[in-house]
Amino acid sequence: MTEEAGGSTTTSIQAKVIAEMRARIISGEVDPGAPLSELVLADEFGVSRTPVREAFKQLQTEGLVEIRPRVGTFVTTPSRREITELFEMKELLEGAAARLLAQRGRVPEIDRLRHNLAEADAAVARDDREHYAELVGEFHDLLITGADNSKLEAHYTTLMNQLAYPRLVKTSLDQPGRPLQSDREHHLVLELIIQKDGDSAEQVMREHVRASRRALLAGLPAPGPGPSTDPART
Amino acid sequence: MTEEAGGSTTTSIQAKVIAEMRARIISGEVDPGAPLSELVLADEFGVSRTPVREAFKQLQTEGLVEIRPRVGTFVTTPSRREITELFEMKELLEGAAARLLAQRGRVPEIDRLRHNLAEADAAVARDDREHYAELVGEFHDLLITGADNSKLEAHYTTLMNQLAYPRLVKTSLDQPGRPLQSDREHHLVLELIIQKDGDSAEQVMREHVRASRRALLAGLPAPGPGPSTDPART
DNA sequence: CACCAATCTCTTGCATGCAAGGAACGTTAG
DNA sequence: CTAACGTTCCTTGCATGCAAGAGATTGGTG
Repeated sequence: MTEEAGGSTTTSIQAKVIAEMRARIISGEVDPGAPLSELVLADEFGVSRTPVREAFKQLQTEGLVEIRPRVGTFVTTPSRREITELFEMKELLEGAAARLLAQRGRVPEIDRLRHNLAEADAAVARDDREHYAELVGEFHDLLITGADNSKLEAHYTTLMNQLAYPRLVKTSLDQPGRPLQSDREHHLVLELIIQKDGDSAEQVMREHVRASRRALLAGLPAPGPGPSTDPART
Repeated sequence: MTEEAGGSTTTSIQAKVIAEMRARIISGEVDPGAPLSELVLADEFGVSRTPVREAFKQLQTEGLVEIRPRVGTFVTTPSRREITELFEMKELLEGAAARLLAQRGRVPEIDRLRHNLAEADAAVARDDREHYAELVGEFHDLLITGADNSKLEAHYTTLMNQLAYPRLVKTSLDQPGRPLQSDREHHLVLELIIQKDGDSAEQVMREHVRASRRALLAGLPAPGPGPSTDPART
């Protein structure tokens, strides 16, 4: 769930390039808007331009980079508007996942969610935001997986990649009181799922996503939508 | 909306190949499971293997073809299960679009939807299924566009491409009484949207999608999920 | 001093060559 | 006749070469 969005069936070198580049982008190792040179990366990976080029092509389809013909390839910089849209989609998909999971009844994912929340409670109790952030990611992933719809899962992964979510979670959890609130909301959602109340589960889950989005935006100072000409990391 | 799913910013030849191949696949001009040779297509388009290859890469990410390394590229054959999943997503996205559109209030798309339904009524009245099928597609597209969320639109387009929807619509409309029923449901949805009743609009829209899916599956004889080794069109 | 223009370099787009890996076929042994 | 094996052909994966376009830099001019 964490990596591999599309369907990279390729066995070798190209897959590595794609995975590595994707990781760098969503982790924020390369800055949004930064140019990505085929040649430089090819040298770095010790391969020719071709696989790098094909990797770019795929990452473009995934929405992680933008290829401007004859100009260069750049890490995409989601505009404020796009971030809103992405969260709208996140809300939609996660809400649906909660409902679908509730409909499925007793499946292994339920237990794993329970276990996840137990750990999360402990992490919140000792104010371990680092670990809690991981657990939050796992919770949402489990929810999606539990919906048992591969298409939903694929679209969701693409979405999260575009949001570079791992970076964002921490920001939102730095809001005072947010971890505790978040943890409570997770509990409520799981409870409703176990009760097979799909409608409520979806509703609460959507509200949860909105709350997390608010917490996130409150923690973001400058949007920085401008396509920075910053030549960092060339 | 009909073509261009990902973000093919490329200016020239490669974009043509992608568009053409996509059109052929969703129109059913090439059979599902059929092999696609880089060399053959390169010859046909009068270009080298490279752009064809890159086009394949993108189409793979879109879920239209499957590249088996060192073996070949094949038109994807959605399994019965995948079709179910795709419809689940369709229901989800179109339902959400209806709700979002209702929330937006009076926008140009509303009028275009009205006009579309007027034409649709006429088409149904004279039993012009061909034209009605087109109008149905337009109705759904307008709905999505009206939601004013580019991410939703992008995901929706990908979805429809994977379903090769244009082919399917006609099948479902061949069910007796389905066009009339479909038209009525469209009217109801639009009515609810105009009344700004987002919740109901979403609910009815989702029911409509389910109904259309039922009509479709009733008209499909054999699933044929097997990855046919049929070497047609080599 | 400001502005315009020509050039010059760096970028990607495409063509092509070579090699590695499968799959299918024909062959041969049991 | 069947089954296992070896070979051949066909497929894509990757490397590289060349050309065209865009952008930045620099020189010239008003």
